Amino acid sequence: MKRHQVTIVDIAKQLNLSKSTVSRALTGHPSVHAATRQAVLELAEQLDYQRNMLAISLITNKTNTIGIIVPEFSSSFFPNVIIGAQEIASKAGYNTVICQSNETYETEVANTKVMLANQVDGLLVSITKETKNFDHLKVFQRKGIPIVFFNRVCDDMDVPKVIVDDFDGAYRAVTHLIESGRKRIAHLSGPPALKISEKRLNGYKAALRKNNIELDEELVIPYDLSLEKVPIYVNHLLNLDNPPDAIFAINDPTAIEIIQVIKKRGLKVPKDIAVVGFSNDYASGLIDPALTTVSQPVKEMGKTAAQLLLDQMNRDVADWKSIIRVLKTELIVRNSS
Amino acid sequence: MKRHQVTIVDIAKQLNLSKSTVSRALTGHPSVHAATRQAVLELAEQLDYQRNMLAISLITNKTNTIGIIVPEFSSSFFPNVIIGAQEIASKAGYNTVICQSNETYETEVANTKVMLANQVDGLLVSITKETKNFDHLKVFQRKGIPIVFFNRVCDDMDVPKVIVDDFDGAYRAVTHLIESGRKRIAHLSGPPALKISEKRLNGYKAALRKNNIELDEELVIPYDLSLEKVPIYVNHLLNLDNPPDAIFAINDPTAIEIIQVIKKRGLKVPKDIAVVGFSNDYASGLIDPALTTVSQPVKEMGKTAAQLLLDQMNRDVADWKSIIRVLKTELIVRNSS
DNA sequence: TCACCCTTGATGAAGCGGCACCAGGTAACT
DNA sequence: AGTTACCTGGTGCCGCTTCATCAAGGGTGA
Repeated sequence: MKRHQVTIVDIAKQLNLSKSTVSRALTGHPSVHAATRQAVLELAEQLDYQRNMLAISLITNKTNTIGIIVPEFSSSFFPNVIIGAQEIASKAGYNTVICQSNETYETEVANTKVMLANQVDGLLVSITKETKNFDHLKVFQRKGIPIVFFNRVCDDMDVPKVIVDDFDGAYRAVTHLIESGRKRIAHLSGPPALKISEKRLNGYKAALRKNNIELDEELVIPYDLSLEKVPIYVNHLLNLDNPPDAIFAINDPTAIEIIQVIKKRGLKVPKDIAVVGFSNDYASGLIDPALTTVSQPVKEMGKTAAQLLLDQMNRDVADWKSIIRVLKTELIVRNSS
Repeated sequence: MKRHQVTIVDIAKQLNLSKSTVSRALTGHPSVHAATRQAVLELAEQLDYQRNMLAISLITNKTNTIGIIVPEFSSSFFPNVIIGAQEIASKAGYNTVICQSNETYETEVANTKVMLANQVDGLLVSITKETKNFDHLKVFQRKGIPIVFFNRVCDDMDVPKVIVDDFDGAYRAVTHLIESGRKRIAHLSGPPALKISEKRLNGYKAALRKNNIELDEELVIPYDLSLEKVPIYVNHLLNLDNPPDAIFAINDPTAIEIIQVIKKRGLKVPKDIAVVGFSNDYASGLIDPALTTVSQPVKEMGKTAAQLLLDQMNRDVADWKSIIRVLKTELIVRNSS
């Protein structure tokens, strides 16, 4: 049960003014006597008055809030993207509302409803691994609320996107493995529905082809990113008649898990099997052996996405652009390869 | 520039109804003809109608939103607390607005203003390392908006708090070091203003006393949690005439940094120097050597804090409680000690 | 000195989108 | 005809902005 909150009417009454005058004093309108303004500001301060943004937003049809929907929160990737995005957003005077979809489509849909109900001025999204239908996101476009995708994007929506060059990153990672003498390189891939899975897989394939290594389908395993399943797939690979001498993982958490499994089996990384990840998460440089990985500019991605969104919000719906910003990756060679 | 949004008036017009009827149909009021309700719901669906929570909140004086203010976002600790808190909050139908204070007092104050302006129904806070004045938080109490502190709490406010038993955790960590034969145990402590620093320091001291080891003030270094300064302090300790044979760190990121510095100097962990942390962050089990640390129930902390807040929100201001929930820690012995 | 206009500072009312309460109106039953 | 149950309409209001008004005073020219 909240108490009565202080409103401009309270201030107006105490100073014998109309609420319009108080409102103008507070918003810095010029046609207000300096003494009056002073009195209003002082009393407001004294009463802990806070403008009710709900009321203001209702009038201006603008909440100064941008929504961010991410699939999860537990690796370092998304929190860092959010840090970058918040930095840009708050500089521009925007607050952020963050939702996790927990990698499930239903939750993502629910999240978008929350965002709509709360009238966000724009939306930053990275979709779940399950999301195949995009109607819940297209609603925003129809309503004139700009969307920007980052990392995990939707191909059939014509909106700004921020991604890294997944193909190139994967290509270079695998090339590096080949150049260090690996012949049988496995790939623990992500859900085929995700573009990043597809592109990294293509980079992997291209690197093999370029080096005249025949693709062995047996060595490519798509999985749903549930870390607890990694041991199954790794053990399967290691039990093959002709096991791989290297594994390229869709991302760092997976790679880290792979290394744990390999070590548990008594094999040595990289002597017996090399492992390469993708992301350069915080933990990657710390584990033993330190993980070779493809670093992506995470915070930068958040910043870029937020900036694209702000740009879009400042445009008329008719002038909306659909820029795709591709950020560069960098291969970081450490001890796991 | 947003387009016109669909309102109940639009629906009312198209169906030749009054907006009251539409409102009642939408909110599930019983006294609406089934056919009418059906028509309203269908049209609403078709027009992508979304209730405007701003308007509703303005009327009900309730936003169904709880605010969370955390100092940072870059270690795994706070994101995990948030995961727990969001789980409980969303089950109870509440959204969350998250702000980072970036460990600075000014930002924290600004964050509280945002929370007030957005009319949050309750607030979860972990203060910055700088925060010594609490007026900006006391405002919430005066306005009848409940606050719950977690992890980093404010002692002179009578509100619910969730902490771990920092004293006990530190005591057991240091006791463990002593029992494994360490004689000169240093402590890289946190800012003295933070209760957790003080309590962990006290636990450290108590363990020494209990084992008749004299406290050497030279070995206790308070620092401001800026990781980039860790090398300075560690090198200082290692350069002492009588250097320590163990370091107990205020938290895991610090301990991890300490290990890096020690390794860089060519010394061995734990042979030359043992290191113990506090938190059991994700990375702690992965580094080499795996970090001995005091694990705290992070997600649990978020859940408990959120639950205490919900409880408080359901009480009248007069009945507010100020429970302090102390969660248990657990010593996890790994290879760094 | 007076009528007029302009400026300054303040007021009043409408309305943003929705809910809740008070009034009706209609049809069916007593 | 009166009562009841069912539906539906109208209005006020949540806190605030904004536009149209207006009163008071100062300056100007005849």
